[in-house]
Amino acid sequence: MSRYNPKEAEPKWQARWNAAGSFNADAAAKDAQKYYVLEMFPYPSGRIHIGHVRNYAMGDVIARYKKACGFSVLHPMGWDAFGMPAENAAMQTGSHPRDWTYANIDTMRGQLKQMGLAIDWSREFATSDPEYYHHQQRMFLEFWKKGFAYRKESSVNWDPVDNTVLANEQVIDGKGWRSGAPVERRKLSQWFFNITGEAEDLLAALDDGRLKGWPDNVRLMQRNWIGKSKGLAMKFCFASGTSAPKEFEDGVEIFTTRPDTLYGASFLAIAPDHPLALHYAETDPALKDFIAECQKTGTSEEAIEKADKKGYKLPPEMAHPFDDRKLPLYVANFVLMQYGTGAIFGCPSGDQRDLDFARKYGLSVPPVVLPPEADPASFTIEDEAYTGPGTLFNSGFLDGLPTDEAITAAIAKVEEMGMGQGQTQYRLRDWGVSRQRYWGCPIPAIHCDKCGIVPVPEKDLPVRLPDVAPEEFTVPGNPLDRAEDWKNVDCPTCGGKARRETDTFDTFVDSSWYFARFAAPHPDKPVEKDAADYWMPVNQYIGGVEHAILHLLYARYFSRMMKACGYLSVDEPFENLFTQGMVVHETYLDPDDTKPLKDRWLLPDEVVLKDNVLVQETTGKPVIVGPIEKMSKSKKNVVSPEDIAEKYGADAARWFMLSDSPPERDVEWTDSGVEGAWKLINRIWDAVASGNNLLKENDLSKPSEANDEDKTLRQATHGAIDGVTGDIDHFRFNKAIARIYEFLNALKKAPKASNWARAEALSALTRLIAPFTPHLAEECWETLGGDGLACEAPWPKADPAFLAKDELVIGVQVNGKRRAEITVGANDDKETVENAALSDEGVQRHIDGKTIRKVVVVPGRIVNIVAN
RNA sequence: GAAACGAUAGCCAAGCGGUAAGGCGCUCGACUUAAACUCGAUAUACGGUGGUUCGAAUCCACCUCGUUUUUCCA
Repeated sequence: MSRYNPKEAEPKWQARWNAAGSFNADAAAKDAQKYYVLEMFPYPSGRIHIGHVRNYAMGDVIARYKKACGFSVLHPMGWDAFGMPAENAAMQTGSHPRDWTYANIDTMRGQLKQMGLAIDWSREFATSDPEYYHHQQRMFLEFWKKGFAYRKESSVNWDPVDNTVLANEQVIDGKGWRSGAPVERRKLSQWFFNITGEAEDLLAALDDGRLKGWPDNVRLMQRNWIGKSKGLAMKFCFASGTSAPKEFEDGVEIFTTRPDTLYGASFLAIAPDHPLALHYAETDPALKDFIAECQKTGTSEEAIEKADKKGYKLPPEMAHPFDDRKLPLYVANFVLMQYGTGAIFGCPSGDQRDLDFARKYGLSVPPVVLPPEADPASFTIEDEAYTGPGTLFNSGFLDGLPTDEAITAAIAKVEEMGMGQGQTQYRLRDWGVSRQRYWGCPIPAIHCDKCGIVPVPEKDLPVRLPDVAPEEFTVPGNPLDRAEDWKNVDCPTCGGKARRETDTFDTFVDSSWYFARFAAPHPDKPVEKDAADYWMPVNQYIGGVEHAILHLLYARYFSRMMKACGYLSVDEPFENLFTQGMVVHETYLDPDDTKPLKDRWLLPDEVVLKDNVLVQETTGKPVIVGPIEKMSKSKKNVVSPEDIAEKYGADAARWFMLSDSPPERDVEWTDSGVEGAWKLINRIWDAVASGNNLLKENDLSKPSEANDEDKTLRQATHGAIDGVTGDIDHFRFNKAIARIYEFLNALKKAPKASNWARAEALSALTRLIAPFTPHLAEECWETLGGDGLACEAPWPKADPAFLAKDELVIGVQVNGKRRAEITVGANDDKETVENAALSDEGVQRHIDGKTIRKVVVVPGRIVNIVAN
């Protein structure tokens, strides 16, 4: 028998698809229903890794399957090409970010094409193309005009040695990654998008059916992220006898979600950057030091949450609104200026952070919420706050009310007293889009001393990145700040001297609308409305769960802004979302521990199995097998798709990536796995090779059954069609593949089937494997004598007549333990099944001498007899 | 610290309230001069503790471990 030769077959079919324009979306029938499938576009990091193969193979299965089902399919590809790694590479290797990025794109495009993906390459673009970012700048000017974009101050990580802004990932243990200097928080004036203005609709769409095609866990994560809470905003007045600063004599406004616990208040706390704290710091050096100390905590949520609770007591005391207690006022490091009003009241019995704080500073801990069934006389709080619901006590007019009623009553009382009002609050903050970096889309704004900040006139767009020397990137800071020729311009309003904005956009902006741009390849406007209306929304979006919150939320918001400006007609860009798992691999470590750890990781290629022990190929020494981890360059546990394709072909790599694990879970790359895929490809090829020209010689539209084996084979064929179709529809690729294995076994067990039944089976098999192993399918299709290309062939249809079973075997339990099996008809009623079970010998033995209490009959499943 | 997800044999997994599938590997056997391929056979498993139920891998609670995200990586 001839072996299948992917090295010849794969390039051959890729060239034919290309020549036929098989995946060109323009050529698709416009009267057909459209289907837009999109995988999250890649960052051009250098080379395609096997995780990309898995991601794009999934989208490719969907694209090819939908095409076979008669849809007009759009499946494009582009590059998320701006970002920090290009600048890091420039620092290390001296290559310009632009050269590095576009060279990477060229490499990766070639690698992707080698995988045989059904992609419309005519629509390809990179976000770093001026043609793309030109339109991003145009839209920004409109958003600015409409008030979606505005400027305000916010904190960044500042490296005081390198004098540069650091990303969170560049801060390691609170220190700058290059300088090692402790990082400080610094305030900068930056651009923001008003995403909180859409918070209500972004939240509503999660539940009103607009996102019913999204996984529940992603919707839940977004809901938590938006974090809507209803509460009370109220003023605490300064206590009588306390001197308050003049501009603050109104009091301190706090926000709380638990106004029911107001009687449990034992202190007030404000954020370190609260105006009142800053006011006192002007005359109090110790407070100034304390605030500076707080600024040393990083800007990440985790850093703030994990930091020790610390406070600094301010001179004034605050008056409790309901009784005559006086409460101390602190500046506290765990209160955030961005959330609520930047001030809280502390109720130690009802909040763990407040309790930790109260214990540290010796403040009282009055319990006010009594848990269900607790004794009010003995209930006290020790080291754990009680945050659950209960009944109010020690709480004046709230005594005896359950938590929810007490919240309403407390808000009503405060409103009646004129001291505050009920308020809705979000955890979501506005989206800061300014980045102090070179390799991003320039923000089209000009700073003029006279006119303030003015937009770049549309006729002057795009604002292109200036060409700076590669050496510029070895110096800390933003090269745009030093590009004097580029930076210094005349003010478009008054003509006087002015400066360009030197910040660029967050790369999340670039990835918030690329899917709409794909609808029409290269119009001289952000999107072609007719094309966008035809293709949007994306019917199936596929990507990693790591994008569940930020990218997906930003893209949803951006679509709303674009709709408001008339670019799009949809507000939700992604109808269905699938989040796939990662590809992981064992790690290998050189046992020589005199070398630094980072130099001891070994590539899988350097490790061989010898006498059942994994050894380093060059030295023969055993290696330490480390944990199975996400593939990463630093741990070297990577495999190159090119090598795999070279050895086994792209089809084997695609097949293995989809066969082993459910797509939403992580999959471990193993050599035996891809070898298994290679074996399977050859088994299919063997099965088909004997069917030379069967399709030319048999008319499949005229069913024919010559012998008994035909019926069995036809049941297997139609069962496989039905199963694989359902599995692809539900993203169960691993199960679809398991069914193809079963089908292949069934085919082998029917050597006497007639040519007609074999033709039907092989034709179905070829079309079922086509989305997974498209090159092999073409080769099979050609051998069988099928019409045209396999990728243009229609999807097979299952005949329901072959799917029903007439009898089945079910288990019989006695007291929950399985004791026998009986064969029953598929349509037998409960009584018949019950009688059959009770009369079974094995069952009789176990119920002998006992009284039958109950018989549970689950049709088609099981019978359980309860007896004692 | 918080949120989300996960844990079934040596490994990967199906099952998602009703008989613990399948694949890889191991071992043995058949085929072969031998090996590879192929075919056949055997063994081993529901992370822990409680609860709900006639019946729990499946539902609930708590715990342990792992992964991802945490507003400037993409």
